[in-house]
Amino acid sequence: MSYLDELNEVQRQAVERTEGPVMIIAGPGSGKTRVLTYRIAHLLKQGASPFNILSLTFTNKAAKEMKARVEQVEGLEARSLWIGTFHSVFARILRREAGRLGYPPNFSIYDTQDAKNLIKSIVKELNLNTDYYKPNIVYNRISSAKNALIGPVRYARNFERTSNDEASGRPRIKDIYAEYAKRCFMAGAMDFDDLLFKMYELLAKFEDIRQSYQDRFKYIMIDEFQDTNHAQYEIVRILAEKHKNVAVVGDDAQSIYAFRGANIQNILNFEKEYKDLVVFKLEQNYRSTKEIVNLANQVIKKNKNQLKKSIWTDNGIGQRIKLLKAASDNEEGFKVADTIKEIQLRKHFKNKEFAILYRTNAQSRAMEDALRRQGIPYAVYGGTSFYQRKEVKDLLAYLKLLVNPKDEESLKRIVNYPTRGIGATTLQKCQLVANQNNLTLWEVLNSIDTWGFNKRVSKVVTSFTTMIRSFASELKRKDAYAAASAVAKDSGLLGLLYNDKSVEGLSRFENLQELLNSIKEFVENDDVETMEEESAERDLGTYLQSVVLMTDQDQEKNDDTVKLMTIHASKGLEFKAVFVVGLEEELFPSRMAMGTVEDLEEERRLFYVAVTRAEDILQLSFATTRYRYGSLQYCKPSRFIDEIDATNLEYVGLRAAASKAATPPGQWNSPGKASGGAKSSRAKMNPVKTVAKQKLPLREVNPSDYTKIQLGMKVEHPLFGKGQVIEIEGAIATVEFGSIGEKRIYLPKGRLEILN
DNA sequence: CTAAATTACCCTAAA
DNA sequence: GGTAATTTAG
Repeated sequence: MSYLDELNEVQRQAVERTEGPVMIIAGPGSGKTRVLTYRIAHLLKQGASPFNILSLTFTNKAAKEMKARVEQVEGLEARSLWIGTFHSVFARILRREAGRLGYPPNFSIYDTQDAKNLIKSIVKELNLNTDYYKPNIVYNRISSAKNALIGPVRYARNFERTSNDEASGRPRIKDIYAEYAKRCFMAGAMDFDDLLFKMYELLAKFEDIRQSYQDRFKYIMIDEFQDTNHAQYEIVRILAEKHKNVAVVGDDAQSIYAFRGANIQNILNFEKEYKDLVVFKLEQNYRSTKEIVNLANQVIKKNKNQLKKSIWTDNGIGQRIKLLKAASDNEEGFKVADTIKEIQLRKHFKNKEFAILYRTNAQSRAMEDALRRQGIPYAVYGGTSFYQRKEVKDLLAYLKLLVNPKDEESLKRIVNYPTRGIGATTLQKCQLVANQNNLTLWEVLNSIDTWGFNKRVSKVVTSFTTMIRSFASELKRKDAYAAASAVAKDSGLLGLLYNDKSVEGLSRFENLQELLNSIKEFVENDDVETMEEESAERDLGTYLQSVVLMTDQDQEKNDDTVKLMTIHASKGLEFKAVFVVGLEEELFPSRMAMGTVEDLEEERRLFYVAVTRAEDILQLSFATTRYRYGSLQYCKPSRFIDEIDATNLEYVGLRAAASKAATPPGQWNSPGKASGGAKSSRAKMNPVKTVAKQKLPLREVNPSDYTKIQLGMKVEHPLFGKGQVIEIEGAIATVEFGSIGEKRIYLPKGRLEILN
């Protein structure tokens, strides 16, 4: 049977229309991955060379899967296909052509944290008010400019941007931007936005490079086109200029990345750009039940700005969608966990067929606790992922420094870790010297004797630079894994963590081992897709670049576990049973996104994405109280719940739960209910603390005393009563109190009494 | 300069 | 609730 027979009429047309510009508007679950995959297969079948095909996907994992599926179609050769995310494909191209832009081929990639750290130090060096020039805000301004292809020079001349900055009391952002760009360049580093910006520059500035990639990419495919920003749009436009064989796939209703510059206008511009554009609409949903599709359509209908389309399905009606009310975030977790157990008993779903989706990463905790208690295996995607952990970033910083010694942020991160006597003041002085002489920090450290530092400083700095240089020469002799292990050991990093016997220290040690293993795997596994026709590069530089560009879905979690992730991270995935939790005002929709109609509509599209992940079972839930930033808050149910026709929902955990007597919409937000007014945690917390100090008979304990508190001890707390110590991390003990569950107790406060 | 203790601050999503 | 920044003691 031909692969074409596995497609419906519209899908098949979209696959067969390989020449000329094509736009595929694809509703959720309409088989767009299949279309993209078979489109590539079809091209190859017709004799196109894989070398001429570029396909940009949303995640690296999706790219890998597409490649594998193409290969399954009658044994097609997909090795030299260029499939990957915008960022990873462009990083690869930039690596080759870096020299043209004055960058080293082993340029570093700054992640958000690196970038913000650099901005923070620039703000300090420029003596600006740190209350106004917060790294986050400045970073976002710069990022937004880059996504609009506006460099520092144009920024300073751009009236709209500068007057905006002035109005918000930050007139000097343009100066910070200029210095930031300069410092990144000197450090041989690009941030995430640079990978697009510099790619654009490369194509715009150099005729020969533009020609060669235009010739090469005869066929271009873009997935999730609604989430591309201006820079990405322009790059694609240039690349496709010659052959104009560009197919974009997207769904305006699923555009959820405006916050990082995505521009739905791109879809409209695209129609204007290519007069002979052929548009296909995939409206049949193969994923979900009628109940779910119906609900999704109701949700998205509330948005004013959207293209016309009607999603429908031939699937069965399915179960009614449940709405659960919980008294707290913890109860919400327990009820979700209970429901999972119950569904598993009834329907024999596997763990991996469940997903819990939330708006913010912080919400995972309550869910994790509940799942752990029910003994349900789970895996959390995204959030503070493995590669963002401190100990992992530390070792990576050493390695980045070896590959690119100019990398300022990596250098600053590890120059005194483990501590070797190069303190803050010394470093500040060196930074000053560097700025005044237009040198990098590394260059100053290397010539430390010439800048008039005292003997002690000279000595420790020299021994540091000698060490790094010896690591670097080791790297030339050994493979990446051997060199990395040597660095971990000889830098003292591994030893530092090894000597830390706390639970946390142990896990940090294990994390480093795991990182080393992943490098080993990378080095040995030459089977991993490389998008290279020439011999695969398995060096440390490639590894380091691939690590920062990993997407949330890229971590391999193929085991049978319930998946926990943000809705953003769930994009493109599907599950038999989906729980969308935390449907509360100010959480979902987010407090930050309730200002403008545009923001609110994006939140609603996010909700649309969430519900359309479900195949069979969908449960929505909200809690009436929730801990946020450490203090209790009262929550109102989300407006999105009110927007759903009540007859479509089955209420759980409510008095009106008797199902048929559905509570009419509006009742949730009726006046007189507990107001969602966020209590200022500070105003609330401070008095409580004072009172506690006066009223409670707290036993004062000195440090030597609190160290007596051991794992497993029975203890008593003046507020929480009797309990048992189940974990100790440094000065913090986790105690299980029968009445209220686990609490983390700061031991030096001396509130725990040991019971015999 | 280091390490521990204490306080301040963050509030969204992510390549 | 968690981490970064700052303060304090050595």
